[in-house]
Amino acid sequence: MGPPPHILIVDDHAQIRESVARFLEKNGMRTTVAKDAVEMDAKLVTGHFDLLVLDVMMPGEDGLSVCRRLAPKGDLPIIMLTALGEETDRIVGLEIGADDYLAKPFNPRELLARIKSVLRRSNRDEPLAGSLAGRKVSFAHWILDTDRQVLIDGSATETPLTTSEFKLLAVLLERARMVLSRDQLLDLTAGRSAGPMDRTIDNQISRLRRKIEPDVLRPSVIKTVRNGGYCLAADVEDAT
Amino acid sequence: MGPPPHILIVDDHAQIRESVARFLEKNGMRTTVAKDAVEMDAKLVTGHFDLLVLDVMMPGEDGLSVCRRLAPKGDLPIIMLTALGEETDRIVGLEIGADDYLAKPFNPRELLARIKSVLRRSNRDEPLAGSLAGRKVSFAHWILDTDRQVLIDGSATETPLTTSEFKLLAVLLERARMVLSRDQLLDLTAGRSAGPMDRTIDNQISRLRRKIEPDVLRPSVIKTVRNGGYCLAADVEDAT
DNA sequence: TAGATTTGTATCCATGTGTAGCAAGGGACT
DNA sequence: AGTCCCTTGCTACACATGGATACAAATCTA
Repeated sequence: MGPPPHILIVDDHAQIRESVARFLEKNGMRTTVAKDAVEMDAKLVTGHFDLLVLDVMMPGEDGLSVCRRLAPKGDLPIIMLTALGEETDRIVGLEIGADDYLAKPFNPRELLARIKSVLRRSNRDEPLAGSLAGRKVSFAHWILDTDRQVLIDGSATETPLTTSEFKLLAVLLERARMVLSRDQLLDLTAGRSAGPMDRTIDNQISRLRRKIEPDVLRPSVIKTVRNGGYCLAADVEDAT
Repeated sequence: MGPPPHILIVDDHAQIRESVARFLEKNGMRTTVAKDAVEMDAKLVTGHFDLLVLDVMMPGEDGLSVCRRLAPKGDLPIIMLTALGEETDRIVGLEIGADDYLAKPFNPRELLARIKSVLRRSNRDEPLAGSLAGRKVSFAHWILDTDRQVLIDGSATETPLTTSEFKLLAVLLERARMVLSRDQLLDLTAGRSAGPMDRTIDNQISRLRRKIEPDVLRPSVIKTVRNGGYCLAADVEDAT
């Protein structure tokens, strides 16, 4: 089941920090603690973490602010700890992008359950994110060399891809047969969200099709889903 | 941003069902209700849902059992509603695979926030062709290539289908010989519910028939069920 | 920094899709 | 059987969506 998850705990009360850390360690996790946002930032730079347990009420930069700052990146799940009864805070926390929250005082077992739940969820898409890295995969009548960003056909002819073409293709391959909206594609490839009248993805699909479709007029590899987005319609397998 | 999410609410108390449904509808979601596990199963077959709100305490099969049954499939996020104070239930719920839970009585706004949070996580990418994805199936005198969205007849002639024609056909094929109402078809193909005087499905059926019926004047593949809907009247089998 | 390549934006055009309106068909009633 | 009414089929049309081209901005490379 892989290496144990590494949890970063940020709380200004030493006692809470330590007891939570001890409890999680006892249940098979690695933990690191920080007493405020500044210390947290330092730890984040130098280490890799799978989840952040974050107290809302802290001296200095508070939890909500930290959450607003980190959540959009989307690479670190966050569980917020709120003071009892501040219901607004809880809802705001979720709306800001926290993955879950817990009201203090809380049952450590419940925190553990929530951590596991969040990890289970976020693990679902993590391994896909860069799963193609360093591999060669085959689909339709192509082989994609992800190291060199080139497509190779049956007669060993190589077709180079530009960075964005490659990124787009990789994202589609990772989610083969799934319908992805332009928004999702833009988010996954460029990390930004679409403005109104944004035809960027249409254009990139068009360029990509020119390179990979046997018959550009009748696309068979990348299907258009009207009002939905695009979809890679082929099996993806490891290639030598 | 696509069609509004469709939430299925399962609770034996009519009042809770209805008030939750009304609140969610007011906030831009589609809702359907069921009073127990049996009714829920029926709805799940004939409709498409993005999230399940599930009461733990129910007559008949209870929420935990339902959750254990559905969660492993992983294609439908679940939020459980637990009675107040049954802390064990909550934790068990998460461990069983629910995506979140809420203790009754709860603030509707909080349920809404959690629903949005769960939906955001499980960014619902769905295969274009449902369970038919990537397969070739034969019915009547046709073979449908779900990858390329084309119909192939005995003489290997190909008939391309548009996105909506394809989706409609796929939905019918997946439920061959079942009578599906216009409402259900609209839900399954477009994820929306029919307005008054909505003839969209009639029209799409008409267009689809033009392509697949040997004799359009006497449809034999897609039957009309007066006051009922439509029904695919053929066996569906895997094809090479 | 100059030139080349890549990427985003504006625009035109073909096609797909929902709606309206009318014709046809089927059932229920007299 | 004849008539009414509801349901369904079909055509036409308006409009939104997506494909493609051309061009401008940005980025990379030498």
